Amino acid sequence: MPGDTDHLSEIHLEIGSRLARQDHRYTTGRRHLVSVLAQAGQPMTLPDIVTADPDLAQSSVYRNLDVLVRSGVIRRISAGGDHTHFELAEPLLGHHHHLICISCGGIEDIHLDSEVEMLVDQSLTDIASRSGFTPIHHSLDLHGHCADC
Amino acid sequence: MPGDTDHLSEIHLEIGSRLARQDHRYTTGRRHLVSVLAQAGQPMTLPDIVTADPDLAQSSVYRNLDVLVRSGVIRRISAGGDHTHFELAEPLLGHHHHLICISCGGIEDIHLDSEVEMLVDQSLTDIASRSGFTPIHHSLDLHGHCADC
DNA sequence: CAATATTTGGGAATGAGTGTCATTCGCAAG
DNA sequence: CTTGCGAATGACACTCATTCCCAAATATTG
Ligand SMILES: [Mn+2]
Ligand SMILES: [Mn+2]
Ligand SMILES: [Zn+2]
Ligand SMILES: [Zn+2]
Repeated sequence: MPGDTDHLSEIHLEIGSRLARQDHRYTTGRRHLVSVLAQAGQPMTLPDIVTADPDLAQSSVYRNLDVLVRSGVIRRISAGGDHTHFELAEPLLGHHHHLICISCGGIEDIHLDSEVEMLVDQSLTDIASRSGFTPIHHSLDLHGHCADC
Repeated sequence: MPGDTDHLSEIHLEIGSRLARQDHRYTTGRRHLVSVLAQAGQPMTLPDIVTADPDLAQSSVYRNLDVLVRSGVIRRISAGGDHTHFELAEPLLGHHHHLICISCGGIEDIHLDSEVEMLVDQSLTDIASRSGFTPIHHSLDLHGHCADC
């Protein structure tokens, strides 16, 4: 896959500067964690992550996921299974949504037509303003059974 | 509020027959649980439920929520807070979506224009069929800060 | 009123996620 | 290249939402 290495370096650069801006260090452990998530290309649970890179310590991964979520670099996804899923945040991956398999718990990224996307966003903005609600982001998931289940 | 009593009886009737169909009993505890959820008019957590009706035993509420979810009468909502939320299922409440407050964890029901709703559903159906995914239902949430936070 | 199957509820157990703290690391200044 | 110091690490203890367990209570059938 040509281009992959470059893309990963770009991601590391971007994340490094975001962390620096908040007086956090971009350590080897954090870099490895980000690499695992970037290479997976789909949301991962903690077991997924430490399986992919067994050198990572569970407690450090949990702590670093938290740091990176608070830095806006990683996004937390609560899909209802035993484990929370994590993926790179939208500034890095772009806005998108998910197919969630209610059998195996797997999650896959999907992209809506921008026309539909804008309509949804407009509708939600209208509704929110009517309730005095301040919107931050929306989530749209399709729940069902994946091809394997 | 005229009509409320009737509406609640209808709900109990409907749920009773659904449970009977699956060889479950509609006991007093289950009836009380359903009444609490029906009267709240918004998704509730377990603490919300046992606070609203302190006669309900925690372990029984958890068990009955599970039975009722499996019977298609109650819907489980994983919003990312400490506690899972529960509400009456869509056959009883109608299809709708949620405003989720990331400060206090509160959830409020919202309804989209049916035009937008149909577009979203069509888009998701198309995407799903392309991946061999079998859709069951979608969820669309707006995350942000509620009027109180 | 049995006989039988389901449900209840108090408390124990489970396990995902968080907190602790002594040790290690990363960075900047000299 | 050292040294100094705040940030980060990782093994392990701990928390607490949820599930499990099982003897007692309750509903259903006849
Ligand atoms: Mn969207
Ligand atoms: Mn919808
Ligand atoms: Zn699956
Ligand atoms: Zn709020």
